[in-house]
Amino acid sequence: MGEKLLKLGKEFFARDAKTVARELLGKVLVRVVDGETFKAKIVETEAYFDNKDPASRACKNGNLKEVMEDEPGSILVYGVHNNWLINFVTGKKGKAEAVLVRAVEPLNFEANTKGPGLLTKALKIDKSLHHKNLFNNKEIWIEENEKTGKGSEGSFEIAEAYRIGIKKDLPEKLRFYIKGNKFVSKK
DNA sequence: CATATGATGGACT
DNA sequence: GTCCATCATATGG
Repeated sequence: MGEKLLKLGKEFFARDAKTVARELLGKVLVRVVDGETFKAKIVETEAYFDNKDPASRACKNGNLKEVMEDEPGSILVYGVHNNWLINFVTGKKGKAEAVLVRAVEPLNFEANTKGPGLLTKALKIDKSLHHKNLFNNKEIWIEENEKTGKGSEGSFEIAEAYRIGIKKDLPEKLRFYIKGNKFVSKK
């Protein structure tokens, strides 16, 4: 027994954004604030790319692009409207890819997390996490879900769709979510 | 400093 | 579905 090794490593994120976005579903985002631990299951994600992606202001923006090109597992916090959106950098270093977390399901607390801006608010995620990574800190990381990780129990269906709220999207389904989950954002 | 913009959310029809 | 309040950024003067 001993310690279960549930924390996701760098190699998980060092793959195509689309693949990571898909496999991130069902994983558990762990956030520690002031000694309190919040666990939330990721139920909705979107993949973002570099210059070929007309959606991304991020690619035009030097600061964000730099972070997107950073090591896989880096955290990218993007402020838009009155919200913070959290992304995780994927792909190889220098590749400019990221996955946006759009919705999570609270596991050991209650909150409205049915949207990218809402979940960051609920988990007290802000720009102080920007440009950190998921491996070298005690405030935030991602774990394998003990239930869904085994396979049979708590299994779910993954649905694909076009991204939400973007002016000019790619003709590609880059949004992934757990079918039927009540915490998936809707529009 | 002024202004435009947007990967939102919520209220409303 | 549509409309709009709101605010952190980027960019220009």
